[in-house]
Amino acid sequence: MASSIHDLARHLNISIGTVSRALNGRADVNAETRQRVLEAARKLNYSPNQSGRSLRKGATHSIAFMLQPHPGDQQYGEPFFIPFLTGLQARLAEHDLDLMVVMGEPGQYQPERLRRVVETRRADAVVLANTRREDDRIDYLSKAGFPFATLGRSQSGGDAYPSLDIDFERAGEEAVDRLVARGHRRIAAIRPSLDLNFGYLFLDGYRKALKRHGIEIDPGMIADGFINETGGYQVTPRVMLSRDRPTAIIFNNDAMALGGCKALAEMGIRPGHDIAVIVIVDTPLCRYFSPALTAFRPSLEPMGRRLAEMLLASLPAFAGPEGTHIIREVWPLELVARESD
Amino acid sequence: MASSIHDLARHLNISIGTVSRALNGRADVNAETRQRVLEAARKLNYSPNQSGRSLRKGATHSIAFMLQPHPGDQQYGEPFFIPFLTGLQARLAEHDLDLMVVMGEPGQYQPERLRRVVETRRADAVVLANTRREDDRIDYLSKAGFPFATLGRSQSGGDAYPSLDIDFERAGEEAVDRLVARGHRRIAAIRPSLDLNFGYLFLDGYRKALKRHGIEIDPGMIADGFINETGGYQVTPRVMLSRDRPTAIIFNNDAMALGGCKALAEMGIRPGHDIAVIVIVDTPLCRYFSPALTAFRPSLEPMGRRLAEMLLASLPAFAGPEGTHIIREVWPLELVARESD
DNA sequence: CGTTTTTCCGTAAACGTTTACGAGAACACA
DNA sequence: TGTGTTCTCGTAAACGTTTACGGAAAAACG
Repeated sequence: MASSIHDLARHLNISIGTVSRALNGRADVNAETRQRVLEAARKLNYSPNQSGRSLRKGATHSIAFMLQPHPGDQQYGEPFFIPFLTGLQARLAEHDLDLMVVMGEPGQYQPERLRRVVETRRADAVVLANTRREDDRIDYLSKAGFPFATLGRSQSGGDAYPSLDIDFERAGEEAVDRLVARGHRRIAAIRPSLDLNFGYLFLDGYRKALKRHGIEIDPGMIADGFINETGGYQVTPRVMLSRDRPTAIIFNNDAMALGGCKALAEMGIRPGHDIAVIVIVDTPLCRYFSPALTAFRPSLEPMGRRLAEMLLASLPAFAGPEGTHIIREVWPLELVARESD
Repeated sequence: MASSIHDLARHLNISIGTVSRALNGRADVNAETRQRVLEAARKLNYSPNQSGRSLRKGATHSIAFMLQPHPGDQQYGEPFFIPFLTGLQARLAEHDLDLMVVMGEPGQYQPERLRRVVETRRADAVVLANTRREDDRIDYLSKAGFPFATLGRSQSGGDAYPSLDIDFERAGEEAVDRLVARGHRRIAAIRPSLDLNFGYLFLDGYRKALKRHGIEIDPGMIADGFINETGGYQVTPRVMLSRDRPTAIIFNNDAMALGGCKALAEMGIRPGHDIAVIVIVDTPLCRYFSPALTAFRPSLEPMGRRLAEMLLASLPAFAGPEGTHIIREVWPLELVARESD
């Protein structure tokens, strides 16, 4: 079944060295010989054994992606990642790289699962998502000198690694701007209580915009909750029961928004009528919720492709002749106006 | 950084053969020697190089999962797969197996992407999802003699491989039963037009139940559409405009149900009031749609774990002493009654 | 003490590649 | 013809493991 480079050599009556050189497009092989080798390879259905190649080259030709489930996210995960993975994998495949998925312990942002990948050298680099402000995984990878890139920024590890993030700060600003323009002055912000970095960025933008509009920042308008429906459901009333009720809420997460809307419904408050609601990251849930939720939408699949490029540019084995370079980018979100604000 | 088995041997002044045997728990090594080796391994932070081991053993210790995007599914993928993957990966990790993700060309159910994995021996086995009734990928893998398991059944490849499926037939029946019990006699069925196997199973169950209730099967009550919102939106009116309007619709897919409900809304027909709606596979979208859609829910994470077990049981390298065996299972769905029926 | 068995370990080959090195042949140049 | 250059290829080592084989030492047995 599996034909090796030896089979080719025997079949053609030449040495394996020549076969290998012919296959790898090296210069020091006769044009006619190369032709014969390529034909034989096709005829014998040869393709190089990955393990052999990896061993010799010291590279596995595969990239690991760490998928970090939130706790209490049992039934369905974030739809966020499928299109991102599609893009990531597509670009990696162009460079003959495989994608490995390593899943974290739900809610545990620890490098344990990563350790295996790094120590047994199962991947050449790692892509991290769901970055926290202080991220043990980033610390671990930097210290280990293992190449990686992140979807999302962090305060860990400096800026010595490629990262691609969404501009949550700007989205927070724009959300406030939009609400202020529509006459709102009491605007609440609800975000996840985890150390997830985007929660900080969002709040920065929110605060900045309020300040710009001369609106005093009321701590009672800001609440953190568990990053799922339950969290939104629990924390939204806290904001609504403050002395001076908000007339608008910005949710930093779709699941929390859904839970929050449920709480609002139970209080007889209708989004889009009695209160304005904006969600920072759009998902299909926002589109199909009733009322449909106004939200900021990322372009996930292009982001996946781009992050792959950025990672590759940082790897000596794939960087162009100009050498490696660390790229960090922040992409804007696109507002999708619907019915809730 | 990377300490090899040679480093250990040198450090302990013994041969690499002994080190390897000690590490792999073979019998012919002195207890005290083994102790010393294990300690040194820990001290030198040794872990075996995966490529070297793979090459020698002829096994990669990784399993590939083929994620097959639907066409026109750009923005968000099926949330279905994340929890399934979580379970799959969890069980595989217990056996020190990695999970590789290979994505198909959107909508193209062809073995091209698989070929690379098989031919370069990047994985020891493959897990397929989204099985079609006639599935080229299954044909290819069987013919190649490459081990695989499927999430979902198919008519291809006989039953020589492990498969785990959801009981769509029974769900179709139960949906009809439930609707009949509530007085419905005109029940429509809407399913994807692709060759996806579950569409057939669902329809079998639907027909069977109608027959059992003595209800004549009206071809005008059955419609196929593209497997996304647009498809549901386009095809639902076809069913509603038939001579004798249905009083209930069963959707075989959540996205199609959402599109269908949009079409219904535009016709002034309210699910839960003017028409009953049941969805066969539940997703968060069903829960948060308004009205919340009654749906049948699978237990994805356990299914992932189970399929991993079934696959492993079919592999000589992992089967117990009783030898390998092919397991095929069909799991029930759980009805989640909400507001739409 | 001699023989057999057991215990433990070293040796070396093998897995399938890639690549540094060197050598033979052909060719060019003087 | 002698020398240097270029083209092409074979040889063999190396990557890090695992494991079949054999042998030395120790233990068991008569």
